Amino acid sequence: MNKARHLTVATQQGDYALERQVGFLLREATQRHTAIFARLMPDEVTPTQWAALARLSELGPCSQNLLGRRTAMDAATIKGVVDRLIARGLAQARPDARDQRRRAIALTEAGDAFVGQALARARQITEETLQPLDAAERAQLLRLLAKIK
Amino acid sequence: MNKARHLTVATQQGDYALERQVGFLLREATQRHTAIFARLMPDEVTPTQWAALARLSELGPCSQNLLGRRTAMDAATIKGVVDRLIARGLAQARPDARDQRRRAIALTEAGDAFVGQALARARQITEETLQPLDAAERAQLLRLLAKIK
DNA sequence: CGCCGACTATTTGTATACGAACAAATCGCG
DNA sequence: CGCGATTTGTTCGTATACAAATAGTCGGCG
Repeated sequence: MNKARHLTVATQQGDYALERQVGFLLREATQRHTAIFARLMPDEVTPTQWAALARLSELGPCSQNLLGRRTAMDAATIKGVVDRLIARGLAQARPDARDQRRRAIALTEAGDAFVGQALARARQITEETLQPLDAAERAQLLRLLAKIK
Repeated sequence: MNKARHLTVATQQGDYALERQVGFLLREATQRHTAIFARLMPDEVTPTQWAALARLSELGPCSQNLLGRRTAMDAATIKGVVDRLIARGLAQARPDARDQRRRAIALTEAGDAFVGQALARARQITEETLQPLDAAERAQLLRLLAKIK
């Protein structure tokens, strides 16, 4: 009975193979990348936290929500990330004098130093993640991901 | 002073552009896919829950940990997913007579019916996610993601 | 047979993610 | 100027994810 049902379902599923669906492959690729990140990035900084730090370094001080938009995080997510960066002493927040709704976020000196030192690791992480691909494939992958983002 | 520091950091960052890093692009692509999924999949089933349901349908009843391995989830994650599927009445668990460590997971009738009905949606979700790409690009993307997974 | 290593499941803690609801401040348009 | 729409930030609830610690069970090997 289980066998019969199994065959029926398999027939219904037809060409739908989970392991060839883009969503499933995205999740697997992200998992491998996250594992590489955890192994190579010092001080337990996560990929999301690193995105916020790198952007803060590029942008200089900016409002919390703007930082979120520039790092593809919604308001609720960026709040948690920023709060944890502050708790680690890598970022600081102060009220914006011109707009009292805003929370102005900036790197601390320690945060600035950390970014400078972690950039080499970040490049290693990207390199190791893309290691199975040759140069042309790497460029292709980045191009295609950018197209569907 | 901020300006001076900003320029210095930008120089240090050199060719490191966050938006061209594979990890950041993976996160953005996953975000868009997840949003499409939430819009098209009925009954608030999440991508992860769908992975478990589709695999259960393929495999027939199996142990919780095996289901986790086949869906790229660790033991802690698959437990939560299965518990929520059970709470919704889509899956059921019983002890395995042969191996008392195991929790045998199976689809309920409602779960089986759901998979049959949701397959069309799953195909739409993949189609819409890949919509910006032509056929050759789609094949390329899946191939490259499988290589770095 | 008995024991040890491996497997299975659970629990706890931390960190994303996002929708929804909310309050405060600002902006824009009449 | 004033009020409604928008922006900003916070909080709550739900759902992945994974490491680490724990406990029960199984299997094989001496």
